[in-house]
Amino acid sequence: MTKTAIPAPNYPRPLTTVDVVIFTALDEQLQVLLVKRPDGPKEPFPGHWALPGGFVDVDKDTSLETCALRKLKEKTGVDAPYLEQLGSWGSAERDPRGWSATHVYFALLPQAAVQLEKGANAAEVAWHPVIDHKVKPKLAFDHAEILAVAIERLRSKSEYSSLPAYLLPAEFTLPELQQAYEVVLGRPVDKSAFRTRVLSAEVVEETGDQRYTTNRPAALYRLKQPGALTFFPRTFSPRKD
Amino acid sequence: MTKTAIPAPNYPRPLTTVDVVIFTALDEQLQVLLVKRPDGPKEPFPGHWALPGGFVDVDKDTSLETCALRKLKEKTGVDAPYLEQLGSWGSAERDPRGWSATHVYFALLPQAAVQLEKGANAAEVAWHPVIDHKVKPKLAFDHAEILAVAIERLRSKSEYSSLPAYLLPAEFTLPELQQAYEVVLGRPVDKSAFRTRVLSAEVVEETGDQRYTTNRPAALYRLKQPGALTFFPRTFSPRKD
DNA sequence: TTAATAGTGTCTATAAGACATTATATG
DNA sequence: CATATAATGTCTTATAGACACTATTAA
Repeated sequence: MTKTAIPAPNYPRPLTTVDVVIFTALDEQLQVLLVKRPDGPKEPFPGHWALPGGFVDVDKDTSLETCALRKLKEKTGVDAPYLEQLGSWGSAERDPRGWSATHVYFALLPQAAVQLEKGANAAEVAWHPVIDHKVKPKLAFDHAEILAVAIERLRSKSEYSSLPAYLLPAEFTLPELQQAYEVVLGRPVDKSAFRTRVLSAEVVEETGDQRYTTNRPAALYRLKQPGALTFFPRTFSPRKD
Repeated sequence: MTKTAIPAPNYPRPLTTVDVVIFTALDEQLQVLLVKRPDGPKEPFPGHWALPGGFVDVDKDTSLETCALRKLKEKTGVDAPYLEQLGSWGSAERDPRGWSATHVYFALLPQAAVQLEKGANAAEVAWHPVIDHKVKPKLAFDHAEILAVAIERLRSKSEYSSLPAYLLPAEFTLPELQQAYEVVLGRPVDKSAFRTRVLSAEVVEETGDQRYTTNRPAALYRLKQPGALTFFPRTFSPRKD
């Protein structure tokens, strides 16, 4: 039961949902997690790919954010190191079941973190590469528009913040971090400028260890303030139009 | 009646509201429009000041944004030259009438635009100066927190965009625009740097007219793209901590 | 002619872009 | 020692900050 110290007016209420845009970097591409909508005559957009999400459960969810965290965990099995609200979309038309409003969050995950279940619903939950602000399949509801906004937010915020670091595991090298930026921004980034920028902003600190690969090893770093964003005083590349 | 091509599941639904944070610059201060909550035993926060807003009307409102525009017009009688979504807040606790989620927009208005009705509800709708990210009266619901986020968003966005221009009428002088920035940012801004920045970004164009006051007249400008935001390649003042 | 505000110019500081150079591991 | 990648250095460019200086109106 919902706590109602004061009775609520008896207006008809819109449907309330929460959706989560979950990004990762995989195979040097930005990818987004999608789920397949169930089939059935009474289902909206049966068989379509959609952002993971669903109705707010007023008994289980204490807030929109805990609801988003719940849905994130249900689909990925992990806690996202970064979650922020993207915005909300609501109208009479967006869901054939009636007036609905969705509260959208977006999350960044390191590649390694997620083990999508193989088996039962393997075909129902999958990463899809983001190409040109879009994903290949036609999405359910207004999710294509929401995804476009999420990608734009991720890109533009990556121009002046440490956001792409959350696509990496807790320890990473600077070349790895640079590549995360390049994947998100979709363009190469100058190594020297990148290093100066990141190091002088004191976003990261050395762990003391090194990552050994086939050639010269690279120093390992971690975020100084895990979960927090650092903002740079300038955008990455002053876009010249 | 709501259109229901497909029946909706019968979960209990949260209350859905829209609130609007309306800013203006008045008397060289940032001000926000507040409304007084009605008195009454069945009213939440009776007599408290609150952000203008209320329930989504699924019959009248086609979307969250049109709902926000409606509430804005109801309180101010004008169309805001700038409106953007701030975010949403929802939890079991924020409204004593039950689980509720509010979709919050924020708007900027020129000082001159608004004539709050004198008379009937004169005491019910009023501008309140923003001092130190707060407003004097204790606000209803979680509106103090929402207002703080709105102010922070306005401030930080003003560091790198043309946002404060929407606190001014369609035609304004550069000293007036500079003062709008100073009011929002709460600090003085260098005149020379300010002018170079604004003029080289081609945000504004001269109208050809001048504003005559007590001394040297100033050239009048207007926005080149009314309703749009221009972003600068750097933040206004690289904050040194 | 003075006061006040509008508008310009000069110099410095900061951080990014381009790109060459040096360093250090593996095989 | 060859190769590949990590890391640094040098030079240029863009734009903000500080602040002095000039311009134009009303009274």
